[in-house]
Amino acid sequence: MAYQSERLIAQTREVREASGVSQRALSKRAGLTQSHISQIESGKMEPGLSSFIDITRALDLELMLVPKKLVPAVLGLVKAQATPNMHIHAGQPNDKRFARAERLVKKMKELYGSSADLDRVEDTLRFLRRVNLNDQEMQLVRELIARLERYQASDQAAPIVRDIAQNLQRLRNSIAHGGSAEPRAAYSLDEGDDDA
Amino acid sequence: MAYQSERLIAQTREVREASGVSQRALSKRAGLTQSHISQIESGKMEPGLSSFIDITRALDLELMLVPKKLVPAVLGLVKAQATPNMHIHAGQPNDKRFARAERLVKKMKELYGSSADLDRVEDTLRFLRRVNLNDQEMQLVRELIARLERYQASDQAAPIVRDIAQNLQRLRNSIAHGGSAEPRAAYSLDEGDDDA
DNA sequence: TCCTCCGATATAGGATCATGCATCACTCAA
DNA sequence: TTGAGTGATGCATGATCCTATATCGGAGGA
Repeated sequence: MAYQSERLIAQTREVREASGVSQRALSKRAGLTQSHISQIESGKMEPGLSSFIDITRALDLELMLVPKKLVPAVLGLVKAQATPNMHIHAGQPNDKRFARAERLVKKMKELYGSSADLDRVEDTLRFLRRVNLNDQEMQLVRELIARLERYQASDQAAPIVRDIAQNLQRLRNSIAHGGSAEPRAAYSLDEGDDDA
Repeated sequence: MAYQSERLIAQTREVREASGVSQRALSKRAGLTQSHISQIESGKMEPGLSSFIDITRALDLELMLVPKKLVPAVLGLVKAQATPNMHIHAGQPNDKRFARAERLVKKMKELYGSSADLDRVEDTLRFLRRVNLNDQEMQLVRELIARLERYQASDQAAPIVRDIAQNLQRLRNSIAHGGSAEPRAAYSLDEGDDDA
């Protein structure tokens, strides 16, 4: 329950996963228990304000109060910068990450059948794997993969897969298409992508 | 305790007071009890995340997650918009005057210890700072601040501080209560000042 | 004066947070 | 297979949140 905080909690989870930080590692940094964090992230309990602040701090985030009128502006600011920030500890080397993601896609295709979107995901992953990605780009890929893992079994998976496919392809195009390209970044630190 | 959340809580209190909303009115909007809000604001208890979100929502604020790196930028954004485009006297000498006065009060509290009157002065200054004052009102504030500066070190300071506190609070009440109907609040929150 | 509103405080009881274990099923690498 | 890592789950205990209700002193306004 507690629909109000769902979005904030989901954001911390996305950042944590995108940074390659495990619940146990986070629990040590934040001074909480892994069990506690698991229950919070899975919506089984509602954290106290200070617990939640501990979590955000441990993720190098800050909880800020913003007048409603300025929310879109702040959102734009955050989105534009796409936080190439968390080097904390890349849990896995990149190609392992890609390998795992490709296995996941393969499994999904077996379980739920092939789809154009899954094909696109597979295709772009294969491409991106062979390219040198900068921090920002890698960050984006990490987040997209994390989302894919999280929602793989959801009955809402279809539109999410579609969105992931689009983001991956956009990244691929911007790379293949000549160096600069804008930090197109459909980023995660804002709009909730979930859920029901 | 809970130093991390103190700042956020203090902010909600400032916004609430600046909007002329009582704890009781806020409690109705947020769906909490007045006693609860009092204890939170005075630091006697730590709210749950959802309770705190209820409070912020009721104050037309949004709780946002921002990468630490972007905090200064967001702060600048918020601060820039904090005062509406209302016809403020150019150059903001008023703001500086308030800032100076608040520093003075803080210093006095350090030197001579806290007192109810100093607290009142501090509170009312914080309120008045965010409000558009007409010439007459600003004149009164100027005089009061000048008196405070003049008598800060006097051994007769106590009754003078008391008198200043009373005058400031009277002014605040007349404004918050809509007495003189004029430009008004920087933070506009609909005036549902009712309560039980 | 009487009345209203303010914020702070007290009490009691029920709900839930949070910890500290332990354990589970799962995935991956050696 | 074995060992390590992941997140989810269970459970007992203690802490504290949160409500509901009532009261208090202080500050106006009628």
